Amino acid sequence: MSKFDLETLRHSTSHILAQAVMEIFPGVKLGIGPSTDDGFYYDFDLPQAITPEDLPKIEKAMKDICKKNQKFERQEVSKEEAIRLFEEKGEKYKVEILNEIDSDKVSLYRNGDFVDLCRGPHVDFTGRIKAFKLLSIAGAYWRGIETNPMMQRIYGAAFPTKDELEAYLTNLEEAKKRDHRKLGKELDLFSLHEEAGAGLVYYHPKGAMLRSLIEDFMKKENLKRGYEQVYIPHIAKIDLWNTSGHTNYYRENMYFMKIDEQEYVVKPMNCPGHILIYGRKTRSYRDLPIRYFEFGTVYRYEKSGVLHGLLRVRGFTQDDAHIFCREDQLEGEIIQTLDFIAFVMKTFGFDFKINLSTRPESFAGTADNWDKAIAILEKALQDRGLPFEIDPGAGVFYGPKIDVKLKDSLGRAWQGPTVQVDFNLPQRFNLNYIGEDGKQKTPVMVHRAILGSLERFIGALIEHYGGAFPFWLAPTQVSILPVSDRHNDYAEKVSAQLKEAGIRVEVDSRRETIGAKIRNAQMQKVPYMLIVGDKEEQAGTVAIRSREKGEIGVKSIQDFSFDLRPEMRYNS
RNA sequence: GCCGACGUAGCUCAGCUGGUAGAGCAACUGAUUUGUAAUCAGUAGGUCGCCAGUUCAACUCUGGCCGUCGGCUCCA
Repeated sequence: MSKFDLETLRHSTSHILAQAVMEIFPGVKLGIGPSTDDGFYYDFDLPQAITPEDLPKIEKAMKDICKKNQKFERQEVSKEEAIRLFEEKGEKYKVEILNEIDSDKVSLYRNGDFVDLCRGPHVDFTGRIKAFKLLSIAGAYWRGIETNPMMQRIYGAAFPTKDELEAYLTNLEEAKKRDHRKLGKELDLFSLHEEAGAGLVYYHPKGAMLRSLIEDFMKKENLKRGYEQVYIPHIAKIDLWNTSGHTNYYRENMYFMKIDEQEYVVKPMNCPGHILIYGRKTRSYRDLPIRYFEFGTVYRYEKSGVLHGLLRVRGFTQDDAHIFCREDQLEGEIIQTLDFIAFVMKTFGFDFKINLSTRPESFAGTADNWDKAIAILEKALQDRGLPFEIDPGAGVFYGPKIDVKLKDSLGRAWQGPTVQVDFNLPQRFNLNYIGEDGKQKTPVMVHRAILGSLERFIGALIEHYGGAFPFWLAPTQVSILPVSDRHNDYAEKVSAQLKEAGIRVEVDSRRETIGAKIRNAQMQKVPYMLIVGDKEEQAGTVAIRSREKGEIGVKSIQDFSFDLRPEMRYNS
C-alpha cells in the first residue's frame, strides 16, 4: 500500500472514530481528525471526560460501523450551504474552519448518517478498514493555541492488515522496554527525587561513569579542534542578564534570588559568562577565532507538565561553546561545527534530522542582521549537502539556529545539537577586536552545543543502545564471576590485572550459584563475563562469555586483555 | 501551565462496595561450595506521596498541594 493510500485509510478511520463517539456521546462537538505517522486522532469537545474505560466501547462501535460497510460519498457544496449545515448541527468548530476557507466550494464526506467537512480522499467503503486500535486519550488545545479551549483527543493506530497492527503494537511494547527511565532504574544509572524537586537529576556511580566517559571524549575532541576550556560561576548579578537581554526575553525561564539586597540570577545560559572572559582584554583580528567551551550547568524553569525523565529537565549541563570570530570566518566556523556534530553523531550511531530555526516574534537586534545570519547558516548546510527543514520562528531571541533532532525509543524527536549565529550579544556587551586597519570592530558569536545537554543526550543514548552500551561506554566492562568462593582470590588477581590495563572490572564474590551470577551480569548488560573456577585458576586463564554471543572460549588473562584493546577506543 | 490518569516495602505489583496492609524479586542471617540466565530456609523492611476535611473508624470517600505518566503548548 502506498503512503498516500495509508494516509487515506488512517484518515478514514478517524472519521469512523468521530462517528462512533457521536453515537455514544450525543452532543459532542467535533474538532479535527487527521492521520498521523502510525494512525490517526480526532479532537472532541465534550463536557464530560472520556475515560480509558470508554475506549473499548468506542472501538466496538467503530467495528460495527466497519461491518456495515457504509459507502464514503463525496459531496461538493457551496461554502454557505456547508456553514448552514454545521450551524444547524451546532458544530461551531467546523463553522470556524469554514469561515476561514477561501474557496466558494467545499467538500463534505458522508458515510451512513455521519457527515464531516473534509478535503478527502477516503477509502470507498468503511469495510476497507480492518485493523485499528485506540491507544490513548489526551488533552489538546483547539488549533494548538494555548489560550483556546482544551479538547479531548483520542489517538489510535491503524494499518492495512491485522498482522501489521500486531507488529506495530509489539514494537511499541519493545520500545517501552528501552525507555531510559526504566533502564535508568534497572541499571542503577540515575534518579530523580520528589523531595528534592522535579526535573533535577542525581547521577549514581554507574551513570556518573557513563557521563564522565562522554565528557572525557568530548573534551578531547574539543581541544583537538582548537577550543579552550573555561569554567564560570553558576550565579551572576541581574545586571549581567539585563545587558544580555535575558531578563527581557527569557525571564519566565529564570530563577531569581536575593543576596545582600542584590538580585542574582541562576544562569539559564552560559554565553554571558564566556563573553565576560572574551571582553577582559583587547583582542586582535589575529587572535580570532577564539573558541571557549565548557560543560556548563544551567537551570531553567520549565512548565511542570513538560518534564520528562532525562530528556526534559530543569537543571542540565550543556557541552556549550562560544566562538568569537570575524565575519569572514563565520561560515568556516559553522561548517567546522557541522562536521564536528556529524562526527559525534556517527561515533554514537545516531541518525538525525536538521531544522533551520528562524526569527521568533520577540527578538533582539535588527531584522537585517537576522536575515544575514539565517543566510549564512543556510549556506553552510548547503555547502555540506545536509538536508534540512525550516522551523519558522523557532530561533533563540539573540539569533537563528541550526537544530539537530535526536529520536527516543518511541520515535519522539528531541533537540540535541545546535548551532546559533549571533550578531546581537557582542553588540550588547560592546565586544570588539582591533582590525587589520587598526580600527575597532565587533566580533560575531557562534553559540554551539554538540551533544546539546548531557542529560538529554544520555537519556537518548540509553534508549538508542537499549542499555547495552558499547564496550568503551559501559560503566562496568567486565564482570568476573568466581565459580565458588575458593576462587575469589584468583578472581581478585584477574581483576587487578585488568584494572592495570585500564579496564573497568567488577568481581561478583557473592555466595551464589554461577548461574545466578551470570543472570545478574547479563541483566546488567555487562559486555563481558569472565567465569573463573578450578580449571582457569590452574591454567591462569579465564572462560569468556560475551553479552551478545554467550560463551566464546578460554584465553589467558593477558590475551583477553590484549584482544580488548581495539574495543576500548570509541572509534573501534 | 492546561486536559486526563496514576502515586502501597529498594524494585515490580496485589489489596472487593471505608474496619489502620500482603506477594515475588532485592537486602540481611544460616545452610549449600556450586561450571554458563534465578539453590533452599529463615529474618527484617511500609506514619499506604504530603496536608486538611467527612466519619465511631480512611490505604480506601472529598478538597488542596507535591510528584509521575500520556498528550497539548513550550524547549537543550
